[in-house]
Amino acid sequence: MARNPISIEVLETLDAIERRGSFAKAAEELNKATSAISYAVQKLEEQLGISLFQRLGRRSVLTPAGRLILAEGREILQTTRRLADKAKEVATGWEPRISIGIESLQSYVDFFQVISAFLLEFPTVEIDISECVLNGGWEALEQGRVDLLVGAPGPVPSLKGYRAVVIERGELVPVIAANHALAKQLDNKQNTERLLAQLRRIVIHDTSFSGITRSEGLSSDGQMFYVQNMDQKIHAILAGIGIGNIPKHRIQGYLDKGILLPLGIQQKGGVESFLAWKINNKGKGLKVITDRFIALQSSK
Amino acid sequence: MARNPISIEVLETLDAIERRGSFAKAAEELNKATSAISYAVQKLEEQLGISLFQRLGRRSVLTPAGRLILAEGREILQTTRRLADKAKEVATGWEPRISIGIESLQSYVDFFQVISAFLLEFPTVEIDISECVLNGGWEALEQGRVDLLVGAPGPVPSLKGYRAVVIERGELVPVIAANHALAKQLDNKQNTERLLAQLRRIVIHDTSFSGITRSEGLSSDGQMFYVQNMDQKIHAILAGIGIGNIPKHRIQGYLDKGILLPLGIQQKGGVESFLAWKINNKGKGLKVITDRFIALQSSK
DNA sequence: CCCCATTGTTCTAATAATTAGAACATATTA
DNA sequence: TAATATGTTCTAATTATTAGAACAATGGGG
Repeated sequence: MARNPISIEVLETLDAIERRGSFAKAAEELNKATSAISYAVQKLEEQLGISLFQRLGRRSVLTPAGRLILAEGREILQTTRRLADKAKEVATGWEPRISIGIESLQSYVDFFQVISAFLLEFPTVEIDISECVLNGGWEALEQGRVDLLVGAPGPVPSLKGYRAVVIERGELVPVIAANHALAKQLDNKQNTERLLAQLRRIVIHDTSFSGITRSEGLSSDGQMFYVQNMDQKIHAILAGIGIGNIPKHRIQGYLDKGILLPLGIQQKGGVESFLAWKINNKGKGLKVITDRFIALQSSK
Repeated sequence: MARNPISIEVLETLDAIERRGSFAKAAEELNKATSAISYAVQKLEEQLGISLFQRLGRRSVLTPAGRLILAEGREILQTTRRLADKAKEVATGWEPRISIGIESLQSYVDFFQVISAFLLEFPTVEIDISECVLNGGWEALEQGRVDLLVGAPGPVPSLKGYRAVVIERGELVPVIAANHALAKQLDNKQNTERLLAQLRRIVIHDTSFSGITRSEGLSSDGQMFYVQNMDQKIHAILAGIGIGNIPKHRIQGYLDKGILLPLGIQQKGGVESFLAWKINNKGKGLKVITDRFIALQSSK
């Protein structure tokens, strides 16, 4: 009697409903009929004896209880998915998926070479790339959301069981949009230094949820404009909102066409950049990738 | 495609198999035929592409991957069961979690008694305690980061919809060691207020209550030093580690000899500390806690 | 203000999944 | 060796899930 009414499937259904905004859209995403969704929700509501959606006409809004199940349900979903992956890894030694977080300031051209070769050789391993920012990357590693960090900024958190290797950051170019109001006045060094203080800095804000946040900005004077990722930063600069450092390879096209202009200022060394993973991660795929990338770095 | 092959049901099946020692016994427990168990396990193994049991004749032993799924699966089962419980309670007005902010310079014996009894009685409600410093608590309450403030300093912000009750306490004196590095600079009010943020706070951490999670401090810069009882707290302050409030009678000797110095700040009699929450918070758990606390106070 | 597309529910039939029961092979134990 | 228990496989039956159509309610656009 009274068995657990919550199933993985219905949690996936709730997740889809919330993400897509309606039963119908969720049904489409899950390749089901709307009625199937409707019945699934009804069944759960009936078995729990509570309502999860407040029906307001054709639109449904989650009740507090519904929100709770959705929020915790998503964690459960993630846990089970990871569990399936981990089990496969234990059985075969090979992880079915490797999640890689790349620091937004990091140039990843070389790294993608390694990944490309790896995928040719081991096509069954999925690679999941995400962009992360400053301490958000370390946090993701700690929580197991990523297996490998590329270009994470030092210092390396100690006593957490991480293995970290210094890698090249890649070339960062401070740029301004050619159509920026002050762009024409930046023709010589003297002017540049004088105007620099007046230019707004586009800064990527830390994505760290808990823990200490920090920002990448170097100097603290002048105005800041905060964005959440490198794409937004590039677009903010293109729109003439301000200036900022960008990995050269990501804006080569704009530089060639003269849409973005490099600022003739000296770049400070900045913090070191690390390749990092957990020591207790024994995945064979991870080992291949890190070994090869380190070899490539040191051969330069 | 490739959906998650792990279901709640199959986890329950695995759990029963391991607990009862055989497919047949598990089938009995789950009111199913043995063949149903057999098929369920086969299906999971097939979908994961790995084997979970090593068939040794009629007896089956879990493989390492099987053990992993069993172990983590049990946690998932517990989580979903609790989630179902919590959802039901949320639907009836009980909040799944109550976040409590505690002003950390003091310890609140009476309050923790109430909490302790509450947890025993309502184990599905999570209590999350975080520490806050000075007015940071009011801000946290306003922003909804905490539901209840304990020991918040007056005055109570008006017109914000707060309900506040004075917490009775003995005569507490905020003190610092005379030989503390910064003690000499605390001669006037201005200096004191400025330096206050830099002084480490000695906090009694009531670790006797399991089931209470503790968040990181709400103030990021205020350092904390945790001890387990009042004796340790006094000695930590004597050692110059930081500051804290101490009942006057316990340190009268030190005060007389000038070994400990009272901090000439805040609570000069008139400033009381409060238990406070939002009036529009209708959570039943919160109501129980506050009602009981008030009853306990007035019975004295 | 009205029309029309969209949404969610309900119904029924169909499809897919799970399950029981019997037969059987194998292993354990007395 | 006999007796018992176990897990697998087969088939059939039961159950659960799903699709599709009909419908009512809703809200946005013209």
